[in-house]
Amino acid sequence: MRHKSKEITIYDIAQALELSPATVSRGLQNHPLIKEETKQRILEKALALGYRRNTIASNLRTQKTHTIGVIVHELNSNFITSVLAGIEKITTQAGYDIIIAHSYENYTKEVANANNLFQKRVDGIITSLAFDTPNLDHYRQFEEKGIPVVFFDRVEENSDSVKVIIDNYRAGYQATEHLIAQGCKRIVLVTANLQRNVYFKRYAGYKDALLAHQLPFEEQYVLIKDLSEQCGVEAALHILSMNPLPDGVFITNDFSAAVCMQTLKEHGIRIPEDIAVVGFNNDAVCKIIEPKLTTIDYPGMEMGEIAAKNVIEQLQEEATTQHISTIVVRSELLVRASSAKPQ
Amino acid sequence: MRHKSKEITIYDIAQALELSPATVSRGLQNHPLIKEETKQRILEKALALGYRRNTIASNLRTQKTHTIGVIVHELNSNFITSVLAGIEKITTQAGYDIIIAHSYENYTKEVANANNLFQKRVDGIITSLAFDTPNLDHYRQFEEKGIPVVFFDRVEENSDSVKVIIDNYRAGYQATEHLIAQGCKRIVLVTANLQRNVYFKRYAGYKDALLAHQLPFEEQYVLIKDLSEQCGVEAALHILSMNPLPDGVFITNDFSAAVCMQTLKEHGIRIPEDIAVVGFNNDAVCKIIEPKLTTIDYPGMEMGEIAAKNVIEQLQEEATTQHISTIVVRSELLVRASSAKPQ
DNA sequence: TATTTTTACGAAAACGTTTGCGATATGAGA
DNA sequence: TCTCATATCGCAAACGTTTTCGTAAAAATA
Repeated sequence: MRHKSKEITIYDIAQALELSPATVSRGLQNHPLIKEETKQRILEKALALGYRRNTIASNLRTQKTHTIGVIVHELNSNFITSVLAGIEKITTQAGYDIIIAHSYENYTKEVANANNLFQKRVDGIITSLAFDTPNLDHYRQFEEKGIPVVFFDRVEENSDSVKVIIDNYRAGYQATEHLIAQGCKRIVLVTANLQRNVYFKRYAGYKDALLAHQLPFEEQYVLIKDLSEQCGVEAALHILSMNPLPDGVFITNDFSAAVCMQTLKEHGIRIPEDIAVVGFNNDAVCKIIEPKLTTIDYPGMEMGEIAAKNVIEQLQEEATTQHISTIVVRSELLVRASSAKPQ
Repeated sequence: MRHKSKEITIYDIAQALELSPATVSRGLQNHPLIKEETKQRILEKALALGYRRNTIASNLRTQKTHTIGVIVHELNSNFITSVLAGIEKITTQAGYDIIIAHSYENYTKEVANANNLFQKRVDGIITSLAFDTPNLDHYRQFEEKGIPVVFFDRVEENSDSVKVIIDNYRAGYQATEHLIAQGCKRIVLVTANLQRNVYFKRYAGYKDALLAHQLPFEEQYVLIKDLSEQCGVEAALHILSMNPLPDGVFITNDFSAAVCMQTLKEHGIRIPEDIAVVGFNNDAVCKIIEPKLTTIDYPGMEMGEIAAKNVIEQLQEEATTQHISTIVVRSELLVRASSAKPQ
């Protein structure tokens, strides 16, 4: 049934044209040393014979794959898909392919993915750390071989690799200050493991904003969760159990925030009148949940583009020049109904 | 700064052990012809020297990449990520890698992705068609080379490739019948291009359910949109302009349905009292929107597993046996508040 | 002991491309 | 006519692995 037709090579083209494979090879890559007319003949014959370049053989010879690996901690998010779109835009422009690997927020899978991409001999790596990734050892292998690694969003501070991030401290500060401006006095922060630096920064911004406005910082107002769906419910129940009741919540994840709001509402809390809520990421749910969710928006597409540009830059430079180590992308507070308290 | 250490090969191991590269190669792949003790020595030396197998050379020699390509029409959806998880589970079990390609619901990109994966010489393909993909020509190249292609979810009916789908007709019928059972008499269907067979099937189910229950089928109640965010708003406005007002809506996409509900509510429509709503996919938004959205649920993970198993089966069979051409996975109606009319 | 079988390994070709270097032909300049 | 650039192209090695076939030694059999 299936007919496996013979794969045709540059030898076949060479033979048909009474040329050498070397000339055919050069002709196909538009080498200036080949006569224009010969090139034409080669191209035509290649098309006629249904030739397809054997990337594997080419990769073996050149020791390059023209592929860059992307490791993401999740896929089901507007932010990540925007980043991927940005990466793809730049890489295809530069003639590189991408391989997307998904860690499912799982350190073990992230390591497996890194090893896999290393095996596949990608020319570069763009990655965002999983939730529980404790160290960067699995990226060391790339650096040892001179393969550029660029981190985005979820990064490790004390690493001298290139990082593309937002100012999480500022975002946390802004969100908190906004709640304060709405008249909130008791603001709960729901966030994740402070080891992961994005969360620590947001925490620090939250803390400093409180102090700057003469509000007390209380440990019991900081809830460390996993930002899952369940987490939203738990956070809400926790908040409901507090006395006095908080009047503002800053949850560093939109989906969790939405679930939390829902649970609060089910228990008779009015949002934003009783409790104002701010999320993080500007996910699609922000506009679905009622009231619509105030959040921190940041440009995924742009971050992807910057990361990709940086990798390709490193790839094209022969010299090992000094590189920018951290690129901070602007982020902004998007005020919606969930935090707009009546004055 | 970056030190590119010399890549070590089986020759280096062979030399160090005074063996031939052939023996080392066999030893590394645990070939039964090699003495156990020799294998051990090879493994140890490989580890000591920091050997990593050159997949590219191996691929060139074996003419296999042990990689299967996955083309998806979107990433930002629970369904798709579940499918990917299912595919990954099976493929890694079988020792295959996957390359995820994203078509962004764009035919041109889908073609580019297919060509790319063809270039990369993947051993198999799992794919779901983009919104506007008019034909399957870009998959013909795989079939010509005997590379298995499996379609899932968005498939083309009149193709003899393997397809993993749900019974969209039944789903459409069920959803409509449910609305009828709730007392709806004027049910609007919001769906997408009927050329894409999933949408046609749902449409057919909707139509037949109406007729089976002695309700009139009216063309004006069928709204063909693109199931985007904007589409939800448009559908709502259209519905509001109708006279008499419809009392039920079946939108074949959860996110659009959520936006539509929102717009309807903003115009004073009560859901489900005035209009009952049913979506499709069981996305995360179903539980965020208020009231929670009745929808059709189907098992992405399982579909991914089945698709992957099928590809691998085809890969491992030497003989070109006859294959199952269509696998239908169960789907079910999930009733939530958005459609529960008070009796 | 002679012969066959088994066990363990090696030689070398093959996968298809790229590329440094050499070779040939053509025309210009002396 | 001879020399020397210049323009085109071919030779052959290299990339690192896998695998067919062959061989030598050891073990088993006659």
